[in-house]
Amino acid sequence: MRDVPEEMAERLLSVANLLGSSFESTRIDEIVDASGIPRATLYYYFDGKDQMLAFLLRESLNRLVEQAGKVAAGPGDAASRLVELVRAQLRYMFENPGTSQLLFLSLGSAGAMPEVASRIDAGFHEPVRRLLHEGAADGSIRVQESNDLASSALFGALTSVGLRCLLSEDVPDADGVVDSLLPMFWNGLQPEGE
Amino acid sequence: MRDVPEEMAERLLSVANLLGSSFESTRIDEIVDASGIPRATLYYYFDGKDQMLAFLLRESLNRLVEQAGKVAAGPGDAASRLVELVRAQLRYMFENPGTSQLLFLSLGSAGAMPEVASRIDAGFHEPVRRLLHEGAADGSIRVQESNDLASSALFGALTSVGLRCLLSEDVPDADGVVDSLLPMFWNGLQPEGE
DNA sequence: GCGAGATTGGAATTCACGTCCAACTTCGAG
DNA sequence: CTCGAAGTTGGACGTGAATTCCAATCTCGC
Repeated sequence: MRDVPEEMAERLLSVANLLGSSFESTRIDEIVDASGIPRATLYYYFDGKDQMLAFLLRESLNRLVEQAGKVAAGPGDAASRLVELVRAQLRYMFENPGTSQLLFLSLGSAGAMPEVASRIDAGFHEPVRRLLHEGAADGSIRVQESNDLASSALFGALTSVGLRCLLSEDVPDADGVVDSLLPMFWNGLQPEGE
Repeated sequence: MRDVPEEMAERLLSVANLLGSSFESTRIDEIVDASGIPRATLYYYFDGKDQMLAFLLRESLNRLVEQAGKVAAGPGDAASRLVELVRAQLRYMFENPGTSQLLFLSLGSAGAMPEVASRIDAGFHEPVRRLLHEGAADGSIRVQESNDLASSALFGALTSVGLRCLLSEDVPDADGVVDSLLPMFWNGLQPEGE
C-alpha cells in the first residue's frame, strides 16, 4: 500500500472523527463528499474500504499510544505512572471522541487486522504488564497472580468507561472520572478498614 | 417482525455459535447452507441480515442474563452475590464461545440496536448497580463514588478478560480466572498491608 | 373441504464496492 | 527546458451479495 499523503490522512481522520462508529456503515461516496477526496484517489492509495479502516485505526491508535506511552516511561514509581497512563488514555479519548469510538467499537473487526491487534498489545498491554511487574518489584503495586489477565481487565475497564462517557450527553472531565474510579482499583471493593 | 419458531432460533444460534464473530462477514447463502433454512424462509421472518443479527444478539444476551440474573437475586451478602454474578457470566461465555464472541465483539453495531443496549443495561449494569448499592448498605462492599462508572468498569473488565480467554488457544477454567483476578478487585492494586 | 397463513424455489432487481482507463498535472533528473 | 515517471481525477463499467417478488405448494384449524 502506498504512502498516504499527510493532508489526506488529516482529512480522513477528521471525517472519521465526525462519523464515529458509523464510519463502517458509511458509503464510500459519502466519505468522498465529506472529505473532498475523489473516489479514484482513495482507491489509488487504499486497496479497499477495509484497508482504509485499518489505516484509520492504525493511525489513531498510534496517536493515542504516543501520548499514553510518554507517561509510562516518565518519572515516579510504577503505581503513579500506571495512573498517569490511564489518565492520558482517557484524556485522549475525550479529546478525540469520534476516532476513539471508531477504534474501540471496531475491535471486533480488528481481529482481522493483525497490525492493529499487535499495536494494542505493544501500546497498552505491554506497558501495563511492565508497570505491574515493576510495581511488584519496587513495592508500589501488589503482586498480581497474572499480569496478563490484570492488564486485560484494566484495558476493558478503561475502554468501557471511556466509551460510556463518550456516548453520554455531556462528556465529563477525564481526571474527574479517573479520580472517582481510583479508589475502586486502588483500595478494592472490600469495605474500608478490613 | 414475526415470531421466530423455536427450532429456527435453535438452528440459527447453533450456526452463530460455530461462526462466532465471523457471522457478520458470512454470506446469507452460507448461513442458508449451514442452517438448512431456505433463504426465502429467512426473509419471511427477518427484514434483513441486520435484523437477524439483532435477533441473535438479543437471544444470546437473554440466555446469558437469565443465568447470571439468578445468582444476583440469590442468598448471601451483596459482595458474594457480585462475585457469583461475575463467575456466572464468565462461565456462560466459556460455555458458549461463539455466540459470546459475536455478542461482545458486535457491541459496536449494537449501538444501532436500542433493544440490545437496553438489555445489557437491564441485565448487567442494573443488577451490578443494585449490588453495589446493597453492598454499601450491608457493609460488605466499600462505598463507590459512582456506581454507574464502577459498573461500567466491571463490565468492561469482565468482557475483555472473557474475550481474551476465548480467543486464546486453550480456554481456561472460568472459576480459575475469577479467582486469579479477585484479589485485584477485592483488595485493589495497593501493596499489601497499607 | 376450505381458507389463511406458512414455506419454498428460483428469477429478477438493486445497490454499493471496486475496476478500468484515458486525460491531465506535477515534479525531479539530466 | 524537456522528458518521463508518478500522482490525480472523472466517469463508465463490471461484479457479487443482499433483498424483493411471485407463484406454487403445504399445513392446519374449523
